[in-house]
Order: sequence, then C-alpha cells, then structure tokens
Amino acid sequence: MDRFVLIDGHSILNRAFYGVPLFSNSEGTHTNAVFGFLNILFKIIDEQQPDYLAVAFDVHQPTFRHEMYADYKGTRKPMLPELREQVPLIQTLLQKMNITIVTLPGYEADDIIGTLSLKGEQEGLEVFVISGDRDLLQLASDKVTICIPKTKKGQTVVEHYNAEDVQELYKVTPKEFIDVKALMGDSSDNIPGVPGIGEKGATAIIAQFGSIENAYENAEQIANTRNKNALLEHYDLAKLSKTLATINRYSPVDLEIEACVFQDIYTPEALEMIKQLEFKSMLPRFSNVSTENEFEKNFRLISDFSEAQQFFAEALTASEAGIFINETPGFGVAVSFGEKNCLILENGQITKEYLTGQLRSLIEHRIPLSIMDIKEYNALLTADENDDIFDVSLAAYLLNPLQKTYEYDDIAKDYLGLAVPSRAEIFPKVKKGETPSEEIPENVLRYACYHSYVVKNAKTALLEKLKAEQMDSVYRDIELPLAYALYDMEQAGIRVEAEQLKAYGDRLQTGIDALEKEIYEDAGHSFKINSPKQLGEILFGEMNLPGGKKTKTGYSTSAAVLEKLEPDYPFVRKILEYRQLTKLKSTYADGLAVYIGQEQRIHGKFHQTITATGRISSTEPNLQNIPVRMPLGREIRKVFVPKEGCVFVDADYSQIELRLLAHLSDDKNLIQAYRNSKDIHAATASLVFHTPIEQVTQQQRRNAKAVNFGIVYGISSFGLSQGLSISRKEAEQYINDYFKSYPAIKEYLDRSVREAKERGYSVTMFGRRRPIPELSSGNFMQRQFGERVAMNAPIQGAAADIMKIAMIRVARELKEKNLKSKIVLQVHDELLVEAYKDEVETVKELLVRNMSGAADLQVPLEVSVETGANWDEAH
DNA sequence: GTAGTCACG
DNA sequence: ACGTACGTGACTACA
Repeated sequence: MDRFVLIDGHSILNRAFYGVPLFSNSEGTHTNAVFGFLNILFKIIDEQQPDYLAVAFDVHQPTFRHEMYADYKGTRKPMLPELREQVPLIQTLLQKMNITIVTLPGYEADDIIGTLSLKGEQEGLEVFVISGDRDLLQLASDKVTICIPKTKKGQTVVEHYNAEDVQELYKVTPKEFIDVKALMGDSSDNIPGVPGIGEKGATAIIAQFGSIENAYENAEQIANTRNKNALLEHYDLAKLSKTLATINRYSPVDLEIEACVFQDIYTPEALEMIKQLEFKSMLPRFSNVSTENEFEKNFRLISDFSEAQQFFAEALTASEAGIFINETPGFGVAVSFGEKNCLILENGQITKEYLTGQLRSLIEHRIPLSIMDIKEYNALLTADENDDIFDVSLAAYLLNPLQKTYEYDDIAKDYLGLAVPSRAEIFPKVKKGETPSEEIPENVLRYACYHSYVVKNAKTALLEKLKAEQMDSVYRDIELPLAYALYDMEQAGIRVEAEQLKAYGDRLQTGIDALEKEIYEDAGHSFKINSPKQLGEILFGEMNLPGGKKTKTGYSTSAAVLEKLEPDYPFVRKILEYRQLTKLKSTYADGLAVYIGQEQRIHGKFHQTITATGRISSTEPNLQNIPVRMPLGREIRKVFVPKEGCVFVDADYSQIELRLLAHLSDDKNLIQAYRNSKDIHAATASLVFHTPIEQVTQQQRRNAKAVNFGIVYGISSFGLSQGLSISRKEAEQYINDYFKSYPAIKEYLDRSVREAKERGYSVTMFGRRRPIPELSSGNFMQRQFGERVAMNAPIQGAAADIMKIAMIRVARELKEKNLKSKIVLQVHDELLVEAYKDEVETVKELLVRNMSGAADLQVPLEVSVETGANWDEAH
C-alpha cells in the first residue's frame, strides 16, 4: 500500500525551535529550528519511505474560525523573531528539496491536513500525519496514523497513534476526542470550553454519551450535577467550541495527491543551501549529489612508477604547485600544477620514501609550493623557513581567526567562490576523526586532488587579501616562520620523569582515599563527590547550607561559592580539598603519564590557528596549564626535567600586557610608573589611593593589582567586584579613581571600542585582526561582551605577537650559532629552553635580548630569566 | 554531546 | 532590568 506523509509545518518547526538550543551559522542567521525540522523530516522519511509527501503551513491571515469567534487564538503569544526568521528558510529549503508545500488562505494547516488525509484515505493510501499538536489525534483511523515527535534524552523519537491507540489513551474515539476538547476548552488556541468542566469531566461525559449533542439531550443522565448544570447552561458555548475544535476535512484544497509524489530530495540546490546553513552533519546525506566541477576531469591516479617519474619531472618545470599528503588508507601524494592534478599512491617501486623524496626535490628546486598546515606535514617534508612554501591554513586563520577549522572546502568557497565536495561528502560513512580504512581509490583521488587543487589556486587569492588587509607582514614575518619554530619545539618535546610522576600520583591517591572516607562519613552515605548535581543536593538540600541556587541545572558548587562557606563548614573544606586532589590526579598525574614516549619525552601539540586573539594553544597534553599557583600542584613541575647534560633556562616577560597598555595608551603616568618603579601594582595603589608608595598596604596593592587585571580584560564594575569580593559600588569607585590617575587609559580604551565598532574588528600594533561581530548585535549583553573584547584583543593580541617574534628570533639564533639548546615550551609570556650546560650563559643572554628586543615600546620590556634542574626550580 | 568545574596565562 | 571580567583545554558526570 502506498504511503502518504503529511507534515504540520509550523508545529514541527515550533517543536524543533524549542527542542534544539538556539544557534546561528557564521553569518548570524538563526538556524536551530531549521536544523531540528530537517532531523525530524529525515527520520520520518527514513522510517516511512513515503510515496507521497506534503508539508502544510498556516498563512498569516484570519481564518474562518476567527470570523465565528473573534478571540480565537487571541491570547497566543507572537512568534519570537528568532523563530519567525526561520520560517522562510525552511520553506525555501523544502522547495529546493522538491517537497510540496501547501497553504490555504482562510484555513489552518490542520484543515489542509484533515482534508488531504481524508482524500488519501479514500484513495486507499496509508496516511501518516506528522505534528507536535495533539489536536490532530481526531484524524486518527485505521488508515491514518498520527506521528508525534518527542525529544527523549536528546534523541528524537516518534510516537505513533492510530484510532485504537487514541481509544486506549483517552478512553474515547478520535471523533469523540473533538467533543472532549470542546468541553474542556484549550487555552493555547483560546477555545473557550464549558466553565467548570475539566479534562476528567469532559472525558467521562463523552465516553458515556459519545457527543456533546447526545449528552445535552440526555443531560438528566449525567451523574455529576455540577457538570450537568454547566453543560445545560453553556450548551451554546460548547457547540461553538466544538466547531472551532473540529478540523475541517472538506476545505477547498486545490491539490491532487499525485502532485505530492515523493521525488529525490537530495538536490544540488538543496545541498548548496545546507552548506550555507552550515549543517555539516547532514552533508553525507547528499553524497550522491554530484558537485562535480569541470576540472575534476583532470584528476588522475598514478600508480605506475615510470608514469610517476615522468609526472614529477614535469612538476620540476612548474611555476608553482599545490600539494597534499594523504596518509590513509594508503600513503599518497597529490600534486597540482598547471592543468594537472594527480594523486600518486604508494605502490611497488613507488615507496613512501620515493614520494617524500620527490617532494623534497620540488622544495630544493625552489618550486613555490602551497600546502595546508605545513607544521603538521613537516616531519615528512623537513622544510624550513627559507624554503618557498605557502601555508594556506595560516593565511586563512589570519583573515578570519574565529573559524573552528580551515578545511579545503571552506577555503574554496571563501576565496575561490567554488563549491567543492567536503570530506564528509566524499567519505559519507567516515565520521570526523576516524580514518578511512577501506575507501575506494576514486574517492581518495577526489579528496586528495581537490585538496591540492584548492591550495594551489587559493594561494594568490589569499596573498592578495592579506595584502589588502595589511596582514601580509603578520603572515610573512610572524605566522609562517613561527610554524617552523613550533615544529621544532614539538619535535624537541620535554622530558618528564615517569617514575616520579607515578609516585606523585600515588601520594595524591592516598589523600583522595582518606578524604573520600571522611566525606562519606560526614554525609552519612556515599555519593559521586565530583558530581555537581549530587554534591549540590547534599550541601544545599540534605545539609541545608546557606546560599544555594545559581545555575540553570541546579545549585552552583563552584569554588567561588564553596570558599564562602569554607570557614564555617569543615565538610566544605574537605570537598574543596578533594576536588583539588582529584583534579591533580586525573588531569596531571594520570593525564600526563599517557603521553610520555621515547626517552621519557612528551611531544605535545602547539596550535597556531585556534585562538581569536593570536595566542597559540596547546593540546595532547595541554602544557600551558600545568599548575603553579598552589604548592601541591606546583610539585608537578618538578617532574619536568631537562635531559642529561642540560639545565632549564626559563625566561618570563614581566607584565607584558600592562606594559603594552602603557605603550598603547601613551598614558604618561603609567609610562612614568614603569620607568621609575619595580612594583607597578604598588605604584598604581599609591596613585589610586593617594598614599605614598612606601605606605601602601598589602590589601591596597592587591586591589590595585586586580584593577590592573580588570583594565586589560575590558573592565566592568561587576567583574571587578567578583574578582575582589567587594560590592559593585566599591568596584565602581576603584575604577573611577583608576581612570582619574591614568586619564589617557580611559581615552585609549574608549578609542579601542569606538574604532572596533567602526571597522567591525580590532587590530594589534602588528596588524593582526580580530573580527568582533558582537559589537553590532542587537543584544545588549552580546554588545557589551564585544566592547570588552575590543578593549582586550589589541593588548592580548600584541602580547602574543611579541612573544611569537621573540620565539622566531630565539629559534633562529640558536640555529645560526649552532647551539644544541632548544625551546621546549611556550606558555604565553614564558619560554622554557632546555640548555646544554656549556651554552647556558649564551642562552640566557640571547633569550633576554631577543625577548625584550622583540618590540620597541615606550616602556622597557622586562624579561626575567632563571635556571634550574627542573621546571619548578627554573620558574 | 553538553554542563560544570578548574588548571594556566 | 538585563547578568558579565579576556584567552585557552581536559576531565567527570550525565542525558
């Protein structure tokens, strides 16, 4: 039997909107409801395999119901703008998917569905009605099934109701269901119902009499007197309600079911829109859509040795080439130059060594190459900063540092205006992160050659754009050379004493076990101490501690909250201690151990295209957040040690961000303070609190320090009050006093915000940009966030630039002087060098010189340097 | 997969 | 009245 699926458009969109957290694509269009709608649509299509499909939408116009009852749907809230803007989106997308959309002025989508479902039933079809609205249950029969999607534990499940299910659930037939609703009323549609009769009464009456009319005629048989009187008194209202609640199954829908025949929904037009909406997870569904480009005909697979040799010989004559290195399922190299795009796969005489040798040869012959993420592939290419290699990822990052990834298909779209199939489209079964294991060669060919094609062609566009935005220098003088310095740093790795680390972990475990026992005893039972939910219930529920309430999901148990309770409750102190110990154990003791490799070294990754401000980030493991503030945590640094014959030399910028603030704002007072004083926070306190510097108290100094931090973060009185545990009023006073002492800083910060608003981005003194779309948001909070970012980004970004410049210079000088010492870590304002003992003095000197000389500021760029037998000692 | 928490600059 | 410090990454619990 053929199946006919009818979808209640607004109802499903509405459900999707509230079921899926609000999000937008990178253009700022809200897309969550469209996303949710599609997920439900795909699920229904997969389950039902419809032969006919139509989606009904209401039109924004009064219906026949409004004419008979002016207040119909009167109390309904207007649709939120975030949802309203998605209605045309889903409608356009459905059209692009060849799906029939039905609307009917003067009628609701319910009536269209009622009419078409009846038509379908009469024509012998099996009908499925998809809606979130239970009113539709009145349409259920043995041929018509009502499907209601629900979100259960984050998963969409669809509940099915035919006539029997309705009977079972509501004790009345689908037809009688109308009468029940009419009697009890419906607040969401503003159907009046009969005053005094609720769900129970309505169901009882209709179950007994079958209809309002029959019940009225036999009213004397209604057992409940109050219900009986209510019905007798409000019979007219009940009749009106019934008419309003009845779906019109004979509305003038001018549509033959044949016109709804289900066709291929995976069209190129729809795919284009899905990409625009950025629904990456849905791309695999469109894998059969060919987004084949003309040039794809030039993609060739080479697995014959002599052919490969000929190809590489020709490549040596190219003016430039794009390359991609494919590592799974087999090793291969894709090279694009001129009109040629070839993937040469490892095969027989074509060995991995041969292929990398050929790439080396291109580099040595100074053929300009273009590649994504040179750092990632440099183990194979062994290039250095003097080679002619263009890194597409770095350029794309500079042009927009806010993106999560820089995939070749995004590059093609953004800089070549070209739609190319993404990885997900080419390998539909392969999930992100997994490796294609049994991929057919044609797919690998497409994937690899699209890659090399895009990187070859994007180079010009990216360079032009960098130049146009005055970022060519940041690219050429900072990011690109830095990639090689970071590569060397990753290769060097850092030595970690595995046994000491293990011992440290064991020590922690002893403490954890003891604390756990005490905590369970105090609580009277065991529970997951690290579960904020369980802990919150115990603290603020069972134990009835003051405070309580905070987050969306329950009580807040953050350190900030618990620390306020700590003095009065030993139990809370134990919790905090437990948290500290388990954190150290899991993240550091156990967490680091798994990364220890050859020669006891950890080779963490340093990422250059992640942060919005230009800092680098560190993962697997994160070596930029190794504890230092608390003594017990700091112990971990003792297991980071230099190799035999070496010591650590650790160099730190002293308050680089605050110094940058002095420089950028040109504030004479702050500049003077830096030139005169060793202790800038005390100097600030002296000025702000009108106290001679030698009389500044520790408290005053602490406060001044917090204000200094706050300024760099994009000050707000609330933020400062939180940081200092003082009132907002006091915080505000501090800020005012601060700006009185440093008037140019206020002007500078205001200027930062103003200029960022004008430009849409902020920019560092080296030309690095950070777009701040929040500045033009209609949302106050968002805009305010944008303003703080506009104050912070030029400072944090410039500090990052300076450190990068310093790293490049240090790495260069170490190489030039043939020193064996190596940079092993960068922690934003700190460089750690593993220095050979006979090089220590040279290293110390060159570190300080290069770091403090990396920028010419109006204040000295101070660098402190220390040595030690482990990281703790050296820092 | 997200929320909460906490480690760093 | 809103409900906030800037930038990251890893881990645990839980839906």
